[in-house]
Amino acid sequence: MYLRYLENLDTMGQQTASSDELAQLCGTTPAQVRKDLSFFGSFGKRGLGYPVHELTAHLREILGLEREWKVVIVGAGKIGAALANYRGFRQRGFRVVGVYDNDPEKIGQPWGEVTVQDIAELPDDVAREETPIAVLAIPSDHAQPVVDRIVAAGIRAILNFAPAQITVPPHVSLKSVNMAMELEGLSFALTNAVTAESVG
Amino acid sequence: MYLRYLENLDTMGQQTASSDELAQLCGTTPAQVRKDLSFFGSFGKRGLGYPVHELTAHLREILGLEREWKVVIVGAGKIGAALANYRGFRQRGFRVVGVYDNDPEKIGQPWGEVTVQDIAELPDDVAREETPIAVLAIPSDHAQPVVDRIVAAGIRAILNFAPAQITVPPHVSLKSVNMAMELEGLSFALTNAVTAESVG
DNA sequence: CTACCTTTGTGAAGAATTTCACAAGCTCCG
DNA sequence: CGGAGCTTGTGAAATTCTTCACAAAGGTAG
Repeated sequence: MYLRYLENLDTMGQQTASSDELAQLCGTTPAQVRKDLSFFGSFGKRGLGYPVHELTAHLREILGLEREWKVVIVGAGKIGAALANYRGFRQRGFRVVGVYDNDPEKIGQPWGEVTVQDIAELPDDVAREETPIAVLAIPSDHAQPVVDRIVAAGIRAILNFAPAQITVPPHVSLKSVNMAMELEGLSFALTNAVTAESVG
Repeated sequence: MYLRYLENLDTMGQQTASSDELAQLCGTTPAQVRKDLSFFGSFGKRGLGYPVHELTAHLREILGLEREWKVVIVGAGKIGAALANYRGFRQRGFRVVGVYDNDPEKIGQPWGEVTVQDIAELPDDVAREETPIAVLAIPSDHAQPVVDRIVAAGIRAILNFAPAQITVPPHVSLKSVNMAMELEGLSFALTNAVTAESVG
């Protein structure tokens, strides 16, 4: 989050940013900003604040964003299509090197810069290209077996959009985005807001 | 999360579930499960565990999921298309009642059960139908002005897929899903894992 | 009915996180 | 150069979150 705002400030030409300013932008407190950043090192100058451009570079290095990451998309449905065309990925240094599905009608279709391939080819491709990250956009009932296959193929991190609980070995990183669950969080907030209103 | 697993257990016909069992499913601890659930009430039976079906109903009520929520999708791009067709929403009680865009070429196109409408019509529609939730799937540079307009129209909760920081008044709930940021989290995990390997 | 097994609900202890507060350091200005 | 004005970095305090541990309660078997 800090990186996102620092990049903004950087492109706007701002030289330095105080913990106060960053806190306001990020909706947190100055002390929190300083504690967070101090965990990784001492980047600021007293009396001045943090050097925007330099701190940006530091954070990018900390996050491992100085390199390009190869990504495969598993599942050529609607969500897969949206993700494959999502500019944000490329902009942030994630290059989609392949899209895979098991539907014969989809295999062979050109999708932007890549062509939908048979998922059976994924293991070889991942091994050859040393692709570490997979984005999972498949129906939830197929999720776990597919996960097992791509993990066996050498995938080391998975961004999961299937609304299913999946398990991975400890050496694999997993992040799940469950859109229905996000909406349910909003439902809870709305329901509680109504209650709060009726109470006070 | 508890709800998701309890629903699974319920459809599998399981009558009761202990905090131990739920903890294993959810990847947490029995004490955590009991503390979490006890926050909302005393649902379990000592010696037996929690009644699966009853607790499911309780949680759905707590989350405000006993009713149907109307949802509008703002932005008829790729992500909007994926979301409009996303079965998970309907399955979980969120009904997409409208899709809006400002691109004349998109307006009027039929999208599943609804037709893409001019975003200028959104305020009236939202006011008439009392639609509380909007899903935002538009480019980030247009995000804030559109947010201001739909908030003024009466939207009370926003699920934001634009990779931009947006601000809302306190009475509006906001959840942001930033896919690039999720990938950056994986990048950090991978970078650290490599470091950890090279260290130990 | 009683003894025993299981599991919840919850105060208390422990751990982690956040906030406070201030010394130390940098810049600017006269 | 020296004092005034900011801002960081960080121990310590405060708060929040998690885990522990056990009394209370339901079930079961005999």
